[in-house]
Amino acid sequence: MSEQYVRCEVSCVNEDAVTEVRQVMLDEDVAVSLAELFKALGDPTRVKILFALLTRELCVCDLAALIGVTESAVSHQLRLLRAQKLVKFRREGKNVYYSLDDSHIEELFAQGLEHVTE
Amino acid sequence: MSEQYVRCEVSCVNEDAVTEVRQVMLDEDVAVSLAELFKALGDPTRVKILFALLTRELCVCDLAALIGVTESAVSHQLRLLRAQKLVKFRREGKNVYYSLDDSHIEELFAQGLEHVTE
DNA sequence: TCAACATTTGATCATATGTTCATATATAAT
DNA sequence: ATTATATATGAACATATGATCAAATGTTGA
Repeated sequence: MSEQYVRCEVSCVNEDAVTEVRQVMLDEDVAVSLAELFKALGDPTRVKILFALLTRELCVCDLAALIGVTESAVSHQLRLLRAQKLVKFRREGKNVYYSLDDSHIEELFAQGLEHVTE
Repeated sequence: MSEQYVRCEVSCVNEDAVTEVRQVMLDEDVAVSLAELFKALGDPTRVKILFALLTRELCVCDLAALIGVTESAVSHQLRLLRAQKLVKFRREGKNVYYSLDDSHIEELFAQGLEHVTE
Protein backbone atom coordinates (compact mmCIF):
# COMPACT_ATOMS: atom_id res chain seq x y z
CA MET A 1 0.00 0.00 0.00
CA SER A 2 1.62 3.15 -1.20
CA GLU A 3 1.73 6.59 0.29
CA GLN A 4 -0.93 8.06 -1.91
CA TYR A 5 -3.19 5.15 -1.00
CA VAL A 6 -3.05 6.08 2.66
CA ARG A 7 -3.53 9.71 1.83
CA CYS A 8 -6.61 8.95 -0.25
CA GLU A 9 -7.97 6.66 2.39
CA VAL A 10 -8.51 9.59 4.67
CA SER A 11 -9.84 11.93 2.00
CA CYS A 12 -11.77 11.44 -1.19
CA VAL A 13 -11.83 7.70 -1.71
CA ASN A 14 -15.16 5.94 -1.62
CA GLU A 15 -14.06 2.89 0.34
CA ASP A 16 -17.10 0.84 -0.55
CA ALA A 17 -16.61 1.38 -4.26
CA VAL A 18 -12.92 0.56 -4.14
CA THR A 19 -13.51 -2.55 -2.05
CA GLU A 20 -16.25 -3.73 -4.37
CA VAL A 21 -14.07 -3.38 -7.44
CA ARG A 22 -11.05 -4.86 -5.72
CA GLN A 23 -12.93 -8.14 -5.27
CA VAL A 24 -13.08 -8.78 -8.99
CA MET A 25 -9.94 -6.93 -10.03
CA LEU A 26 -7.44 -8.46 -12.43
CA ASP A 27 -4.28 -9.92 -10.94
CA GLU A 28 -1.21 -7.84 -11.60
CA ASP A 29 0.42 -10.41 -13.87
CA VAL A 30 -2.76 -10.93 -15.88
CA ALA A 31 -3.11 -7.18 -16.35
CA VAL A 32 0.48 -7.04 -17.56
CA SER A 33 -0.01 -9.95 -19.96
CA LEU A 34 -3.17 -8.44 -21.32
CA ALA A 35 -1.43 -5.10 -21.82
CA GLU A 36 1.43 -6.86 -23.63
CA LEU A 37 -1.01 -8.54 -25.97
CA PHE A 38 -2.73 -5.28 -26.84
CA LYS A 39 0.60 -3.53 -27.14
CA ALA A 40 1.58 -6.13 -29.73
CA LEU A 41 -1.51 -5.10 -31.68
CA GLY A 42 -0.78 -1.43 -31.14
CA ASP A 43 1.38 -0.62 -34.14
CA PRO A 44 0.24 0.01 -37.72
CA THR A 45 2.85 -2.29 -39.24
CA ARG A 46 1.86 -5.15 -37.00
CA VAL A 47 -1.83 -4.47 -37.55
CA LYS A 48 -1.23 -4.73 -41.28
CA ILE A 49 0.81 -7.90 -40.94
CA LEU A 50 -1.86 -9.62 -38.85
CA PHE A 51 -4.69 -8.39 -41.01
CA ALA A 52 -2.94 -9.64 -44.13
CA LEU A 53 -2.42 -13.04 -42.54
CA LEU A 54 -6.15 -13.28 -41.89
CA THR A 55 -6.49 -13.87 -45.64
CA ARG A 56 -3.62 -16.30 -46.17
CA GLU A 57 -0.10 -17.23 -45.19
CA LEU A 58 2.63 -15.02 -46.63
CA CYS A 59 6.40 -15.01 -46.62
CA VAL A 60 8.47 -12.17 -45.24
CA CYS A 61 9.13 -10.76 -48.66
CA ASP A 62 5.43 -10.80 -49.58
CA LEU A 63 4.58 -8.95 -46.39
CA ALA A 64 7.30 -6.37 -46.99
CA ALA A 65 6.09 -5.75 -50.54
CA LEU A 66 2.46 -5.61 -49.47
CA ILE A 67 2.98 -3.24 -46.58
CA GLY A 68 5.76 -1.17 -48.08
CA VAL A 69 8.51 -1.56 -45.52
CA THR A 70 11.83 -3.36 -45.58
CA GLU A 71 12.09 -7.10 -45.02
CA SER A 72 14.18 -6.32 -41.98
CA ALA A 73 11.45 -4.23 -40.41
CA VAL A 74 8.90 -6.95 -41.10
CA SER A 75 11.20 -9.58 -39.66
CA HIS A 76 11.69 -7.60 -36.47
CA GLN A 77 7.95 -7.19 -36.03
CA LEU A 78 7.27 -10.85 -36.78
CA ARG A 79 9.72 -11.75 -34.05
CA LEU A 80 7.64 -9.74 -31.61
CA LEU A 81 4.40 -11.28 -32.86
CA ARG A 82 5.95 -14.73 -32.50
CA ALA A 83 6.91 -13.93 -28.91
CA GLN A 84 3.26 -13.12 -28.23
CA LYS A 85 2.22 -16.39 -29.94
CA LEU A 86 0.19 -14.47 -32.46
CA VAL A 87 1.89 -15.91 -35.55
CA LYS A 88 3.60 -19.16 -36.44
CA PHE A 89 5.85 -20.02 -39.38
CA ARG A 90 7.07 -22.79 -41.60
CA ARG A 91 10.12 -22.86 -43.76
CA GLU A 92 9.84 -23.79 -47.42
CA GLY A 93 13.16 -23.63 -49.18
CA LYS A 94 14.56 -20.18 -48.83
CA ASN A 95 11.25 -18.69 -47.81
CA VAL A 96 9.64 -18.59 -44.40
CA TYR A 97 5.85 -18.53 -44.50
CA TYR A 98 4.01 -16.92 -41.65
CA SER A 99 0.43 -17.53 -40.62
CA LEU A 100 -1.82 -16.71 -37.68
CA ASP A 101 -1.38 -18.75 -34.52
CA ASP A 102 -4.37 -17.41 -32.65
CA SER A 103 -8.09 -17.76 -33.10
CA HIS A 104 -8.94 -14.51 -31.35
CA ILE A 105 -7.33 -12.05 -33.70
CA GLU A 106 -10.25 -11.99 -36.10
CA GLU A 107 -12.69 -11.17 -33.32
CA LEU A 108 -10.32 -8.64 -31.74
CA PHE A 109 -10.02 -6.87 -35.08
CA ALA A 110 -13.76 -7.05 -35.65
CA GLN A 111 -14.48 -5.44 -32.30
CA GLY A 112 -11.70 -2.90 -32.80
CA LEU A 113 -12.95 -1.96 -36.23
CA GLU A 114 -16.45 -1.46 -34.90
CA HIS A 115 -15.05 0.95 -32.36
CA VAL A 116 -12.94 3.00 -34.74
CA THR A 117 -15.54 3.19 -37.49
CA GLU A 118 -18.45 4.39 -35.42
CA MET B 1 5.99 2.00 -54.66
CA SER B 2 9.19 1.98 -52.72
CA GLU B 3 12.61 0.73 -53.63
CA GLN B 4 12.35 -2.51 -51.77
CA TYR B 5 9.04 -3.14 -53.45
CA VAL B 6 10.64 -3.01 -56.88
CA ARG B 7 13.50 -5.17 -55.71
CA CYS B 8 11.11 -7.73 -54.35
CA GLU B 9 9.02 -7.62 -57.44
CA VAL B 10 11.83 -9.15 -59.44
CA SER B 11 12.81 -11.64 -56.76
CA CYS B 12 10.98 -13.52 -54.07
CA VAL B 13 7.53 -11.99 -54.03
CA ASN B 14 4.61 -14.17 -54.93
CA GLU B 15 2.71 -11.63 -57.00
CA ASP B 16 -0.54 -13.56 -56.93
CA ALA B 17 -0.54 -13.80 -53.16
CA VAL B 18 0.26 -10.14 -52.69
CA THR B 19 -2.37 -9.08 -55.22
CA GLU B 20 -4.98 -11.27 -53.58
CA VAL B 21 -4.34 -9.84 -50.14
CA ARG B 22 -4.09 -6.30 -51.44
CA GLN B 23 -7.72 -6.48 -52.61
CA VAL B 24 -9.02 -6.80 -49.07
CA MET B 25 -6.27 -4.93 -47.26
CA LEU B 26 -7.05 -2.29 -44.63
CA ASP B 27 -6.78 1.32 -45.66
CA GLU B 28 -3.78 3.08 -44.21
CA ASP B 29 -5.84 5.37 -41.97
CA VAL B 30 -7.97 2.54 -40.67
CA ALA B 31 -4.86 0.53 -39.84
CA VAL B 32 -3.48 3.52 -37.98
CA SER B 33 -6.74 4.07 -36.08
CA LEU B 34 -6.94 0.42 -35.14
CA ALA B 35 -3.34 0.47 -33.94
CA GLU B 36 -4.08 3.56 -31.87
CA LEU B 37 -7.01 1.85 -30.22
CA PHE B 38 -4.98 -1.21 -29.32
CA LYS B 39 -2.10 0.97 -28.19
CA ALA B 40 -4.51 2.66 -25.79
CA LEU B 41 -5.24 -0.78 -24.35
CA GLY B 42 -1.56 -1.67 -24.31
CA ASP B 43 -0.51 -0.46 -20.89
CA PRO B 44 -1.08 -2.15 -17.52
CA THR B 45 -2.35 1.00 -15.83
CA ARG B 46 -4.88 1.63 -18.56
CA VAL B 47 -5.91 -2.02 -18.62
CA LYS B 48 -6.59 -1.81 -14.89
CA ILE B 49 -8.53 1.43 -15.24
CA LEU B 50 -10.76 0.06 -17.96
CA PHE B 51 -11.23 -3.27 -16.24
CA ALA B 52 -12.21 -1.52 -13.02
CA LEU B 53 -14.72 0.62 -14.88
CA LEU B 54 -16.36 -2.54 -16.21
CA THR B 55 -17.70 -3.02 -12.71
CA ARG B 56 -18.79 0.54 -11.95
CA GLU B 57 -18.00 4.19 -12.36
CA LEU B 58 -15.19 5.52 -10.19
CA CYS B 59 -13.62 8.87 -9.49
CA VAL B 60 -9.98 9.65 -10.13
CA CYS B 61 -9.07 9.23 -6.49
CA ASP B 62 -10.80 5.84 -6.29
CA LEU B 63 -8.92 4.66 -9.33
CA ALA B 64 -5.61 5.87 -7.95
CA ALA B 65 -6.21 4.11 -4.65
CA LEU B 66 -7.38 0.93 -6.32
CA ILE B 67 -4.51 0.70 -8.77
CA GLY B 68 -1.80 2.10 -6.55
CA VAL B 69 -0.53 5.04 -8.57
CA THR B 70 -0.81 8.79 -8.11
CA GLU B 71 -3.93 10.70 -9.06
CA SER B 72 -1.83 12.58 -11.55
CA ALA B 73 -0.78 9.41 -13.31
CA VAL B 74 -4.38 8.24 -13.46
CA SER B 75 -5.52 11.58 -14.77
CA HIS B 76 -2.92 11.54 -17.54
CA GLN B 77 -4.03 8.08 -18.61
CA LEU B 78 -7.70 8.99 -18.43
CA ARG B 79 -6.98 11.86 -20.77
CA LEU B 80 -5.58 9.41 -23.29
CA LEU B 81 -8.53 7.06 -22.87
CA ARG B 82 -10.90 9.98 -23.34
CA ALA B 83 -9.12 10.90 -26.56
CA GLN B 84 -9.78 7.38 -27.80
CA LYS B 85 -13.42 7.68 -26.73
CA LEU B 86 -13.03 4.74 -24.40
CA VAL B 87 -14.20 6.52 -21.26
CA LYS B 88 -16.55 9.37 -20.46
CA PHE B 89 -16.94 11.41 -17.30
CA ARG B 90 -19.33 13.44 -15.24
CA ARG B 91 -18.51 15.94 -12.55
CA GLU B 92 -20.13 15.68 -9.15
CA GLY B 93 -18.97 18.35 -6.81
CA LYS B 94 -15.26 18.16 -6.47
CA ASN B 95 -15.10 14.66 -7.88
CA VAL B 96 -15.04 13.57 -11.49
CA TYR B 97 -16.57 10.17 -12.08
CA TYR B 98 -15.37 8.14 -15.03
CA SER B 99 -17.20 5.34 -16.77
CA LEU B 100 -16.84 3.31 -19.95
CA ASP B 101 -17.88 4.95 -23.19
CA ASP B 102 -17.57 1.93 -25.42
CA SER B 103 -19.49 -1.28 -25.70
CA HIS B 104 -16.59 -3.24 -27.19
CA ILE B 105 -14.19 -3.18 -24.28
CA GLU B 106 -15.78 -6.08 -22.49
CA GLU B 107 -15.54 -8.29 -25.56
CA LEU B 108 -12.02 -7.10 -26.36
CA PHE B 109 -10.93 -7.99 -22.84
CA ALA B 110 -12.73 -11.33 -22.99
CA GLN B 111 -10.95 -12.26 -26.21
CA GLY B 112 -7.64 -10.96 -24.92
CA LEU B 113 -7.97 -12.89 -21.68
CA GLU B 114 -8.70 -16.07 -23.59
CA HIS B 115 -5.50 -15.57 -25.53
CA VAL B 116 -3.25 -14.88 -22.57
CA THR B 117 -4.66 -17.61 -20.34
CA GLU B 118 -4.43 -20.47 -22.78
C1' DT C 1 -12.95 36.04 -0.08
C1' DC C 2 -10.27 32.38 1.55
C1' DA C 3 -8.82 27.81 2.51
C1' DA C 4 -9.13 23.00 1.48
C1' DC C 5 -9.79 19.51 -1.70
C1' DA C 6 -10.08 16.96 -6.32
C1' DT C 7 -8.46 17.01 -10.66
C1' DT C 8 -5.81 18.60 -14.58
C1' DT C 9 -1.85 20.17 -16.89
C1' DG C 10 3.00 21.11 -18.26
C1' DA C 11 7.82 20.10 -17.73
C1' DT C 12 11.16 16.77 -17.01
C1' DC C 13 13.45 12.47 -17.22
C1' DA C 14 14.44 7.68 -17.74
C1' DT C 15 13.07 4.01 -20.48
C1' DA C 16 10.83 1.75 -24.44
C1' DT C 17 9.90 1.54 -29.31
C1' DG C 18 10.44 1.12 -34.38
C1' DT C 19 13.16 1.76 -38.23
C1' DT C 20 17.50 1.50 -40.76
C1' DC C 21 21.90 -0.25 -41.85
C1' DA C 22 25.33 -3.69 -41.72
C1' DT C 23 26.14 -8.20 -40.95
C1' DA C 24 25.15 -13.09 -39.97
C1' DT C 25 22.71 -17.30 -40.94
C1' DA C 26 20.34 -20.65 -43.73
C1' DT C 27 19.00 -22.73 -47.97
C1' DA C 28 19.35 -23.52 -52.97
C1' DA C 29 21.50 -23.57 -57.35
C1' DT C 30 25.52 -23.57 -60.20
C1' DA D 1 32.84 -24.87 -52.80
C1' DT D 2 30.98 -20.71 -54.30
C1' DT D 3 27.46 -17.61 -55.19
C1' DA D 4 22.89 -15.82 -54.82
C1' DT D 5 18.78 -15.41 -52.33
C1' DA D 6 15.65 -15.08 -48.15
C1' DT D 7 15.47 -14.19 -43.56
C1' DA D 8 17.22 -13.01 -39.00
C1' DT D 9 19.85 -10.36 -35.87
C1' DG D 10 22.45 -6.63 -33.45
C1' DA D 11 23.77 -1.86 -33.05
C1' DA D 12 22.53 2.71 -33.48
C1' DC D 13 19.49 6.45 -33.61
C1' DA D 14 15.45 9.35 -33.36
C1' DT D 15 11.09 9.43 -31.40
C1' DA D 16 7.41 8.02 -28.21
C1' DT D 17 5.92 6.78 -23.72
C1' DG D 18 4.70 6.86 -18.75
C1' DA D 19 5.65 8.32 -14.21
C1' DT D 20 6.68 12.10 -11.08
C1' DC D 21 6.73 16.71 -9.44
C1' DA D 22 5.18 21.34 -9.28
C1' DA D 23 1.88 24.39 -10.44
C1' DA D 24 -2.74 25.67 -12.28
C1' DT D 25 -7.70 25.08 -12.43
C1' DG D 26 -12.16 24.26 -10.68
C1' DT D 27 -15.35 23.34 -6.81
C1' DT D 28 -17.09 23.55 -2.12
C1' DG D 29 -17.78 25.28 2.34
C1' DA D 30 -16.34 28.39 6.15
